[in-house]
Amino acid sequence: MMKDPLASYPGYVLRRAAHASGAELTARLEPLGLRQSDVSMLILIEANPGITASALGRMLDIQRANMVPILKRMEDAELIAREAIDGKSVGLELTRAGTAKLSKARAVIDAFEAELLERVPVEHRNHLLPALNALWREPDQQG
Amino acid sequence: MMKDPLASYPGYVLRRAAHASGAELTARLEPLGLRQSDVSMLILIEANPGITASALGRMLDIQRANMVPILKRMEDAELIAREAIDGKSVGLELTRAGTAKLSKARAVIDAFEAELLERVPVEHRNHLLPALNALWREPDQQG
DNA sequence: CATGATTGCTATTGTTCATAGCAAAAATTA
DNA sequence: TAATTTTTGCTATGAACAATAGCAATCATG
Repeated sequence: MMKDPLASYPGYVLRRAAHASGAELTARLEPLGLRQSDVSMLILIEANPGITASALGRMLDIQRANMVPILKRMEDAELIAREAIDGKSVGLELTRAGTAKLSKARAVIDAFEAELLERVPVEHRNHLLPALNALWREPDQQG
Repeated sequence: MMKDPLASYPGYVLRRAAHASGAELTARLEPLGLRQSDVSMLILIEANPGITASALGRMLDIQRANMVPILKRMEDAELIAREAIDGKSVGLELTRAGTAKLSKARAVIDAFEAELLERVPVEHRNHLLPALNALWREPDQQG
């Protein structure tokens, strides 16, 4: 049996866990024609109707330049609509089809998240989310 | 303030945490001229001298095809050496320079991992690694 | 020995993410 | 108000990473 010293590195295990679970979620969303970033955007647009592309990008840590093709794809699929706020900014909203698609996606995601948590032994389960949130957000941003 | 319903999705938070910590580690390794995959390979080669490229790829979940350029880069940098095991397989080993480089990298990584854990509130800290390991490895592979 | 699996590789593609630059439109400041 | 700075949405581009298909040589198996 090979030695695997990497198993004790939180950073490495984090990487592997994220990759594994990400690949699985991507596969489950594929039949809906959505990617992970699509769904997170749909969720945030639904929760914040009229949000601008740049504000959305800031929440998701996606650069403005990289938002363009993603939003274009979702607009072409008629999942979102853009409405001018002023001469510069554009607000985003879900279309009816977008809302319907999101509810399907949410079912997939909810099931997935539940299964994910089930894999974690009960004694660790409730610690996962707060621990990860602490890793992600800078200490001063956590308030 | 924008609503962020994503903060309660373990899968999403996992993704963000992995991305954030990964970017930081990449930045810290950059002065050494190493990437994350380089270091994980160096660690595994040191722990398992003579390991083949394909076995290494299996441990790291990197396809054989994608191992080629990585190993070539590290061989060109004279961090690793290849030695024929038989007519087909090739064993990998660290060179002296590779061992020296790894010890520097390990210092960086150890500091990084320690800081990572420090960000996690103490009551959650010891749960992170086992929880993540449970997510990553399939239930039947955990024994 | 014949078949099948493994190894290391080439070639190619797709996705993601980062940077630089740009014009138009705010917002800020003097 | 006028001048300057910032923000927004975009184009273009390149690096890194990962996935697939295919191939010849070699090894393991029945």
